[in-house]
Amino acid sequence: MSLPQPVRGTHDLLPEDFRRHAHVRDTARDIAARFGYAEMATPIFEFTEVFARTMGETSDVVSKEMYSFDSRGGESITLRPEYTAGICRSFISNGLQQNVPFKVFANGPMFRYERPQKGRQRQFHQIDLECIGSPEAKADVEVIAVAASILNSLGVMGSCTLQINTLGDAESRQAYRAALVEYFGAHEEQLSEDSKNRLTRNPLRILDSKDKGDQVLVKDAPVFTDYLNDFSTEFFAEVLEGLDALGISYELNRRLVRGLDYYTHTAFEFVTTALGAQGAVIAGGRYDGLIETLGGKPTPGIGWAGGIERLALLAENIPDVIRPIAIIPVGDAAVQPATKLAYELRNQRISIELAFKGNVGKRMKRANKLNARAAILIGEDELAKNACMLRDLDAGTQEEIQISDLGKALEQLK
RNA sequence: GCGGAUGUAGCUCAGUUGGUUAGAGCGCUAGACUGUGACUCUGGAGGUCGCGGGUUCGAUCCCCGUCAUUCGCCCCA
Repeated sequence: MSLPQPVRGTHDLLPEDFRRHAHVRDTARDIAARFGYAEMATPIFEFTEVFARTMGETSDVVSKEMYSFDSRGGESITLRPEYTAGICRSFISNGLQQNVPFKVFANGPMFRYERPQKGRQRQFHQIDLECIGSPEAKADVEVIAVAASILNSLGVMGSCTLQINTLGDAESRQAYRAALVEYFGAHEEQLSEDSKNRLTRNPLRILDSKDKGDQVLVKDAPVFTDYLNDFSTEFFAEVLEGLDALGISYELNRRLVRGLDYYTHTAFEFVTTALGAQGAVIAGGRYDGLIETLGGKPTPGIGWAGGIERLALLAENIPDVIRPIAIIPVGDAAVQPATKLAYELRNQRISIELAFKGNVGKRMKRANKLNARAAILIGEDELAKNACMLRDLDAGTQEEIQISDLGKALEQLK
């Protein structure tokens, strides 16, 4: 087939797909609003350094997955691979430090040059929640609660578990990282190829290796809890208490490590086994050093992102399409009056189907295919009486009624 | 980026151990039914068998390449 194809890893959202997509987005937006998170948006691209500096030069996303290009002005521009960095940049650009806590919801397309798989695309969409300026553990709890509430509402909580861990503050994390590098460095020859790379890029990841040889070494590796300072330990305990108090169940996963450099303290993922290797549906954590990295005043933050496509694959209870009422003119003389009636009813917020052509049989078939609730037939006979034939397509019954009574009659059809 | 599988009509799939015009169901469309849908019946349209090259008298089938999808790894939403 030489038909034009979409670029690899991109997909069209046809109406049927879009309905699921929109349901996920709208559900998230509504729930976020209830928790006090207002919607905002930032540009789809940023200066490359916004992502490079915050996510870490050695992270996979920055080192091999960014869609970067030089603008005509010679600046390096990157299509956003995630939302957090852009929102934090916006927080700084707009001088919003007096608006804390800055609680926002956002959604939109993201771009990562990865090998496509089910639930993994090069252009995909995320919902995103950020709470900037709150150092309190209560913020962590709230942010996670929003996510839990959304997953519940989408009907996917049953197939998800919340995994949670702490990465500690910068001091704790650096101490632990150094200890791991020392330990694994001494056994470098026994490490898998992947883990040799991890040693310099993100040694914490070695703990999560699926390689059997690595796992043997991991058994005797330094334990994170030994390196957490008191503050970090207490902070995490407070987060867990908060979740307990809300009845949000979680699984402590000491090997949960996020791939981006900016995370501190709380890290969490809502994971499912229903999507193969792509288990994370909503994931995030605290990023207390990020805004400073971008050149802002030290400001704590916590947030998460969720993959809309992944959630759409799992979501239940997608609302049905609105059932229209079909208006069917009978005979040429009825076409204009029918069109006018359709216009008036549509202006009264009623969903009307009016075909451009076809005899009564064709139009009835079309009405049926569109799952119309009822059909309004208007011919010369009815026109003369200011009436119409209202046919209940579910019951298969019909009756002649005055056009002036149509509004009421349609109300009752619901 | 690495390894495996797959690619025939709009959709789901048959098929040919290489041989004249490549099939089914669903869908679409026309009619039976020129003021009445869902059921039924009868026609019709739609495919250079993913794309390119090779082997062969001959390829949708065999070989190579390529593109896309998919599963796993890496990583992530």
